[in-house]
Amino acid sequence: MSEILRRTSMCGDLRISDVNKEVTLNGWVAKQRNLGSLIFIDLRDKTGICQVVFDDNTPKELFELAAKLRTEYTVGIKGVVRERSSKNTDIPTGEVEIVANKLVLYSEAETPPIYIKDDDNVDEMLRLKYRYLDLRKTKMQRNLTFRHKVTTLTRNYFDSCGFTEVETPILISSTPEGARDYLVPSRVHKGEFYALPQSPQLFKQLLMIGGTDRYMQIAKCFRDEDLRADRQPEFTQIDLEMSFVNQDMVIEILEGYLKKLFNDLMGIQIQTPIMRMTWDEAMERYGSDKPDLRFGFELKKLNDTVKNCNFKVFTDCLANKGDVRGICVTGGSDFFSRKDIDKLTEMTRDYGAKGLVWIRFNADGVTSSVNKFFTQEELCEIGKVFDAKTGDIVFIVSDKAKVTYDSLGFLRRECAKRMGLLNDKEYKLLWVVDFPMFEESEEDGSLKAMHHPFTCPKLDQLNLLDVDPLLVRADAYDIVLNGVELGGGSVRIHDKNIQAKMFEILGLTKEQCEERFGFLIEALKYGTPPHAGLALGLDRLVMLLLGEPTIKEVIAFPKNQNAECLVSCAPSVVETVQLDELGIKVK
RNA sequence: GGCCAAGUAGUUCAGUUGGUUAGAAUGCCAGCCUGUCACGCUGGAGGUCGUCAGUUCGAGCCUGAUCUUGGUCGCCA
Repeated sequence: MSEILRRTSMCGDLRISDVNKEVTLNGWVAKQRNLGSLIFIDLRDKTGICQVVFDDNTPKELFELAAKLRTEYTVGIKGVVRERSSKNTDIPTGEVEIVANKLVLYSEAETPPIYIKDDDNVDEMLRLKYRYLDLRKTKMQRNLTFRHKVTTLTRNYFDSCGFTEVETPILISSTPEGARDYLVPSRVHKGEFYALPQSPQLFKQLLMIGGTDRYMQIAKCFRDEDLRADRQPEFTQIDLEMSFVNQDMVIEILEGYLKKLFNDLMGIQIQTPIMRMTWDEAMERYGSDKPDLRFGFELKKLNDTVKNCNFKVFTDCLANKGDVRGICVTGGSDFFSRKDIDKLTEMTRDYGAKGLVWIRFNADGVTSSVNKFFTQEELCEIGKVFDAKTGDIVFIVSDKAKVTYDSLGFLRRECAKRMGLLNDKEYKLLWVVDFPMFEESEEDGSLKAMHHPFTCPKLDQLNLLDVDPLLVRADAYDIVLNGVELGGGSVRIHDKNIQAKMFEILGLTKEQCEERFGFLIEALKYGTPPHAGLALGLDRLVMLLLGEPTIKEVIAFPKNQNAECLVSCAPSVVETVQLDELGIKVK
């Protein structure tokens, strides 16, 4: 076995002030540049890269060993820091180099299947398969370190606010509402299953009843649903719950947290209180419950403007209680070609829009895709609603309200993206509040909880629950950053009668309630503090702060789109013996 | 489950109208080289063009099916 050198410094930390110090480094060979009787090695560890030199003053044996080094060999190097004769301004350590006087080769390496440099542009499947090599990249180590700093700050902040971190169980009982559960078979109780938690929701409420008062947890959560760039089946939440508080008190605590987070880790001062907007206003102005406020293009309702027009698509839609809405993309007429518009039209189909009407406001006049049906005056009238100027383009969708919101909400984001208006160094935070308590299920029209069934409806609207539950708003709130839902929470029901009422409206029978949530309903009987809480998506938060395009870049070992771990090959088939023990038969 | 895109050397890609032995860069191997830092120079190795079927005298290229990967819609209380 080779001797292991005791490290004195990290590669990325060396500076001009370290000159003449003897240092010992351990790391990987990132690059070897052999000039004959002069050899340079770029040595990498998680902090960065520094240059090591072997020259004609190097002992022959040591020089010959250095000549044998190849990419990704692991080595220990002892040497003296020297100011470089020719500096490299591209890296932080570029003013100095190490003149080696000792070199220990710990292990050799085969040629790696992927490049280990930040701008590699390698196929993601390969990156995930060889994640342990991918993680050697300075950028990946920076991301993991940053994530660690976020969790450390999080624990410290909430500790200072009187929160207690409590671990809630991972093996819990399944509740079929909401996302699909990951199930774990029980060996002791054959034919029965645990579920992995989609969130610690019920347990944190029980903690409040149990007197924990202020709880937090960096909690792993699991949802067996399809993946997206910002969605993994296994993800982490910063989970909070507080007793004897209302919505404003939760928001206040979280704003203090965000203020500290942005200040300490990003050097950015955010204004508090953070802007709040009701869900209804967010939908009406942005067509989204998580609007990106970095740009305009707000939605406007055109029902009154077009109610007497000759375009049957619009008037029929209005007659069927639909809406006509539009957005004005400032400068969009100059920017988007006919071909672009065709593409945008096609993309809005995904959101249910059957067509997209456009009106260009050009220097040489106003023209539109519906010229036949509208006079110039009518088109200008629509332009006035948006205060449209020369060079702008208006897009209009007519359909039921949800389709106009979804398609135009998408369109305003897509236009902003294409026009390069999304600055990932700009952070626009927003609270969306007063969410509807219920929404109608697309399949059967039944009611389901928009947030979850433990969310407290506005207490002055309880009488509406029987009249028109869709009108009832809840004390539920989401924190939104640049169009991404960072987290959400609510005031919880602490009255067993209201909780029973909610289950009833959701169509759960007494037996179902008893079976799934009986323990919660019973717990509510014994003196429940008013409580409220919130959960933040840690992965999304770190992704946004680092300006990464997907959460895979901030998770050490993420799953691919098919929910597989390409490193460990999970999921995998198991031995028949294991299945027999669990009482499971597989065809 | 639907839609879109991609699949050619270890890696990233090019490949014209279907036409000789499929190219480049980088990486890798060998030799030379004292200030490189994307080191340089010389030489070399490296390919089931995702898979299968079809059209054709002839397919990396055209057609169909299929597999894989990414994005997205549905889904995500």
